Amino acid sequence: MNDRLIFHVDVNSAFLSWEAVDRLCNGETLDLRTVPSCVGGDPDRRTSIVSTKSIPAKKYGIVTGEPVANALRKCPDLIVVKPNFQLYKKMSHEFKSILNEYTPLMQSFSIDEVFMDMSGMELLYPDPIKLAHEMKDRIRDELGFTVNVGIGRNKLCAKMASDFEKPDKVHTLFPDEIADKMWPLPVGELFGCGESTAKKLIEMHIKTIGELAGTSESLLLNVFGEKSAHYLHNAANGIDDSPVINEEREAKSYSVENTTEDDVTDFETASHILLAEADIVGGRLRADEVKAFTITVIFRTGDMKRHSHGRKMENSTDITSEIYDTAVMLMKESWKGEPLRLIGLSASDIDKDGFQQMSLFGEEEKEKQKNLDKALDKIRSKYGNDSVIRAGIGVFRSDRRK
DNA sequence: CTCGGCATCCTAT
DNA sequence: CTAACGATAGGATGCCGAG
Repeated sequence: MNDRLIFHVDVNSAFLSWEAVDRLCNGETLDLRTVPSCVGGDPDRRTSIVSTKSIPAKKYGIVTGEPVANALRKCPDLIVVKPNFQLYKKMSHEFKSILNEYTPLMQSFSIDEVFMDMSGMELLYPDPIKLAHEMKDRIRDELGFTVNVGIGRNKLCAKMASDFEKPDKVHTLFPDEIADKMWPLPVGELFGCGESTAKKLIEMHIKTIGELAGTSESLLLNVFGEKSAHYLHNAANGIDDSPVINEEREAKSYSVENTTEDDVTDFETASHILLAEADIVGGRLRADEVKAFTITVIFRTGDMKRHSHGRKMENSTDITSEIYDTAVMLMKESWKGEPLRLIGLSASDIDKDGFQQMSLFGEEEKEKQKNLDKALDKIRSKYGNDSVIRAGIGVFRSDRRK
């Protein structure tokens, strides 16, 4: 087990690449990757942000996460493409299917990333680097987009390696390469070291991953919790024992959030949004045949501050109206009436067995609600969510370049 | 002292 | 004119109160 061989495969500018490929397949002559372009929300919506950008767009100083309106100011010719998750799911599936041919032990890490455990395959694939090239070239030639492959003795190193130079590259990060390839990098580049952690480390005069690697865990304990201190120390030294997990784990929570175009100031509007959200969350619980004990409302006030208020209920539920009623109660308890820019709803504390149990007391009202929910679910599955609820358009980030 | 519940923070795609 | 800005999820952490 000491000699694992792990690959991490990452699609380069995933959403944009996939859009470009799709358009070329549909007879368009323009390759989005060759002009300033990005995937983002509706430019008319002030709340839409740049999700993935092309390399030419990057040259205009457009960065991931910035408002689309802002990006258009930097480059008026910028082509903004709305996200198409149907397409991304399809592309993702095709991409993962090819990789699956090389090993059964594969973990989907996100829509455009996988870990592959290639341990003990020396006889089949004697040269891992050659194999990685073969995989990435096959994806490029058969599917039309490029990927990076990172190779290491664990997931962390493979992941760090795939993030090195892009696009269309294979990199290794073996134990004897860690000092040369990883230690010179800024701490913030370490997977799991985000903005806040990086800031604290820099205050401790720890600027590079190498400096972090050389810092004792006990020193880190002065600033970080036990888990974080341990993780940071190990990660900086390239230590990671986490296995590549095959089966997808069950969700621990289900949540929806909507950023509104105009601030919400009245309870009526807030309730309306909560109802739509309760319906979405309820539908997803029912689709997964689970129930939730805890309902939480989340809201964001004008000053961008997030607030949450939740409660564990006596009985788990998957019923829209019950979720809604709870949400309204929680909202009443916690919202003081400040203008809200975001309202969200989360169901957690998942009850896996709850779905099986029939209602012992034969509550007719509950049965009615269930039937109503079922009817709505049917409409949704036929015509899509928009037929029942028209919520804000979400835009995911498909890469995280800074 | 430990555990459950809750709010918030942090990180990731 | 400070502050740009989404959705979703998992884990950590700190606090508080109950047993």
